[in-house]
Amino acid sequence: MEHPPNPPARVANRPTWLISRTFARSAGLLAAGFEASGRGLRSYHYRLLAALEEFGPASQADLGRGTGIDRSDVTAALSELESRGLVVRSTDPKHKRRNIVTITPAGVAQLLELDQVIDDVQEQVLSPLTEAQRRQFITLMTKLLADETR
Amino acid sequence: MEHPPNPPARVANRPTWLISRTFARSAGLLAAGFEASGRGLRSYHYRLLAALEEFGPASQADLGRGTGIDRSDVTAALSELESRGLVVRSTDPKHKRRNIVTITPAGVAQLLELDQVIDDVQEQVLSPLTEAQRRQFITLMTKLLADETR
DNA sequence: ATCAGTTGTTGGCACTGCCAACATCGACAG
DNA sequence: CTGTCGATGTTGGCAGTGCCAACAACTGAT
Repeated sequence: MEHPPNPPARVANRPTWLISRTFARSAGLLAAGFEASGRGLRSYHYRLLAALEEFGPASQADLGRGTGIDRSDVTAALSELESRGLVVRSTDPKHKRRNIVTITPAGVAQLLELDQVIDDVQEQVLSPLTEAQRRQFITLMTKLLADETR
Repeated sequence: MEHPPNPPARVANRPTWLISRTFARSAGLLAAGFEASGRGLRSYHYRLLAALEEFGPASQADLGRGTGIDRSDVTAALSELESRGLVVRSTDPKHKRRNIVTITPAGVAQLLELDQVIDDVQEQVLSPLTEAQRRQFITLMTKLLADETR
């Protein structure tokens, strides 16, 4: 089997390197999971479907704000979801410049399927840790991210 | 100030999401640090300089293997380093198809400067954690990554 | 001499993140 | 009523990292 690279010590010993390798592992497994589910969906799609399912119909601008996805990318991803029948877009009668995006029953079904895929990935990513270590890991990341003024 | 997005619960509660946000924070700070250092260098450049400084002159193929950087990206990044006088490339007399890459004194100096920048980023990324929590965080990521057969 | 593998280069793609420019619409001030 | 500003959605593009294929040149084994 292929031997993973052994980076120089000054790289390997940096927390930012460990974070980037952890992310690469996680992202790789997610990408593989999305691909295996066979609908050509990816992270952006999932995040948008999840937001629509949880918060209800929303404008594209609100979707972008709520998910942190750039509104030009929201437009592109929604076009793909719409072409697959997973969302519908309609013009807001109260605001002709605004689209209201709604998840479809097929979109909800797809979302539940992806939930399973993503749950499996959580397990794969965290499998080297005990339950207590997993909670600790989550607590530490939450603390790292909590300071939003930085 | 701008309010960060609040993703739907099914996203926010997944460890892979926390890992991706932690990485985004870390990568953003690194990018800002590299840019502030003003030499147009980035992660690939640093990794290559670090490998050359630690392991000595190496072929491009060996550099790619050692750092995990695709050999086509090694070629591109070395061209940029060479144009800035930070490395030199010469043909291996024993193997005409192989380049031997060597870091220059200017490259070593640049590497030390970048070490400072990257050390500052470690501090910024980890500042919400206590010393004990930092050690724990590193231990957990190391454990997550240790199983290379996955 | 031939073949397989290695090395380095070129060109390209995918994904995520990001930005500018533009047209259209709505709200508001004058 | 008109002009201006901000919001919305779209289009086109870029950056960085990661990855791949195809190719030419070289090496080593047969």
